[in-house]
Amino acid sequence: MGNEAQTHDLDRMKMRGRIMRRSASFNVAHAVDDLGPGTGAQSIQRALSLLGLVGIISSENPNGAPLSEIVAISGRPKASVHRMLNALIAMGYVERCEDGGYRLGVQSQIMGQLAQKSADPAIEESESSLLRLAELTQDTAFLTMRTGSYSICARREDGFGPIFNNALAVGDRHPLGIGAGSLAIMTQFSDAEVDASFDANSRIFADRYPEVSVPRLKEIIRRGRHDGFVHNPGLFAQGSWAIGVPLRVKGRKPRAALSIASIEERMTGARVFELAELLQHEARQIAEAVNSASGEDQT
Amino acid sequence: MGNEAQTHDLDRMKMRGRIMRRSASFNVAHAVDDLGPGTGAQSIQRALSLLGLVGIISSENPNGAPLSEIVAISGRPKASVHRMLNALIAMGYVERCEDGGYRLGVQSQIMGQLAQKSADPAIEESESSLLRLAELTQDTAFLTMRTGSYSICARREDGFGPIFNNALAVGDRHPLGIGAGSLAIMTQFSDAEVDASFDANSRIFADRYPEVSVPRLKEIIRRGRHDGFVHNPGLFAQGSWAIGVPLRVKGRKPRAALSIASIEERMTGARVFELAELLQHEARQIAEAVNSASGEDQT
DNA sequence: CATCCGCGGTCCACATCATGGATCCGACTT
DNA sequence: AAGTCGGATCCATGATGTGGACCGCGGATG
Repeated sequence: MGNEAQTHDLDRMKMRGRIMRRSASFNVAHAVDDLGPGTGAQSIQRALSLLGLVGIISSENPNGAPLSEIVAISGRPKASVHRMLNALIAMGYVERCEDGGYRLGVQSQIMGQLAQKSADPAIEESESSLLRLAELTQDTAFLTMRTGSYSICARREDGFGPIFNNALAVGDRHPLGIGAGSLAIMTQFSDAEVDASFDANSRIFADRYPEVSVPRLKEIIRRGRHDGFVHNPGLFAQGSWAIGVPLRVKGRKPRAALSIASIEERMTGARVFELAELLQHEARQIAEAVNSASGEDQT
Repeated sequence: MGNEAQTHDLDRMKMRGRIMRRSASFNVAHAVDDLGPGTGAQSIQRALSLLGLVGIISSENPNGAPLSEIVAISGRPKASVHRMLNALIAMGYVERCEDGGYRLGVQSQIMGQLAQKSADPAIEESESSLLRLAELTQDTAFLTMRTGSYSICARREDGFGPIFNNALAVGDRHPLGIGAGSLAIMTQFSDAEVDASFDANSRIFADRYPEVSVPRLKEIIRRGRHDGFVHNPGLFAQGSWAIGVPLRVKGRKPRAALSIASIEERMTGARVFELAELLQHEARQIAEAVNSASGEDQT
């Protein structure tokens, strides 16, 4: 249960060309089936996965996501996808543009507004920092946030150089431990929490990231605790190296991290420390901004 | 099918005190069960209703929505609500704050961001206009948007006077025709479309708004087409009068509207025309802004 | 012009999956 | 200690979502 997606590998192969350009959707499609059956909420999870997929695809393609593409990437039968999309449309979370493509709807926008009031302000505050980082380093800067035992790419700003890194797009979900930002967050955990997190996701690691060595990750976390930043030497995606620092805010539990990703040549030697320095500086800025902001808006 | 909520009226009575303060949630709870069974997507709709509910409640209550309240308002059994919320949490759309309350999660924020790229820019552009309107009139200004045969309150700004109108909150959904903004949108329809819309929602009107006369609404729409604005003399909520104007943007089909609501005394005589004037002015501003914006961001 | 193919949409028998009443547990109040 | 309230869990039941197969269209192709 969970490898049913394999039966659709052929379909996916056919459109590999398209997917290469957008590993984002690919990742999302593969971060879908957590929380196995028996929990009584599979349809919800599938539907929300679709919603995320629509969001990502349509944010790249100006006139919406065609059904066929959603079907191919999600790996679910066309009829099911169609039915779910209709449900999402009925609820206003998805709309169809004139040309028939699917895109996010008004309700999604509204949810976003509501979410910004109640959820973590780090996403807001991080914007200028990410822009600065992307500008200064000419690489790609990310804000990663934790949710439960997962981490999500919450924001991303590209530098102006040739774009090297498209291994992670806004909205991508990976289990905690996958990605420099994710690892940076985990440096804030206790050893017990780290172990618990990896244990919780052990099956997903085995299924989805068989090439990743958990002990290796734990080692990186340990070193990160000491150094104040983590360094991922291309462990997760071919040629995608990255540095991440945690974002500490007051006494809050759920955490965030900033990271920068680039190719190997730009992620070695002295530059590692320069980048770490930059990241830490911005992380402090954001933390302060969040602190003062949350002090005011008690309305 | 659809009146099952009635069995929970007693529960609701108990917390009427709380609900009075927040008719928003009330409205949402009642805009839930559209698209009857047989469509194969009830669980999705229910789950998304919950999501909206969490959004609205938690946007008002700083430390999240307690399960019991969500249960009471949604009118669904506790176990079901609990299970669905867990699914939403697993997907990152909902989070729990320290005190145990439910609030919107990181994914919801991200969806919002993605949505703003692909969906209607009117919501963005309207902000300053709504602020001006609220400031100038000291009443409450709304942006209403259409989705399918529904209209949604997409934005709301309160004036500084004593707050008279809490009949409509951000995120509230009503069938097209309920509310001044909604009616303003319908002035852009052809007669056939107006009829079709009311027909599509006829059962919902009968169930949920038995006191509303559809012919009366059609009359208001007709007059609105002539005047360029619609005037709702407290038809939907006791003492809540309103004026709305449609928002025309280029050749787009889905539409939006601006409206102002207040008490009867402030919605009669010459002031009606002053307000209509103001609204039309802002509507034009927004339309222009949207036009020029959509011209640029073709990336 | 006939044909094929990709794409979006629909149907419906089947069994998986969500359902919700009952129950339990811990925290807080009287 | 007994009572109350909010949250979490269990599990038999059938309503509900599922997805393979089919349809119709429009645009390329030979």
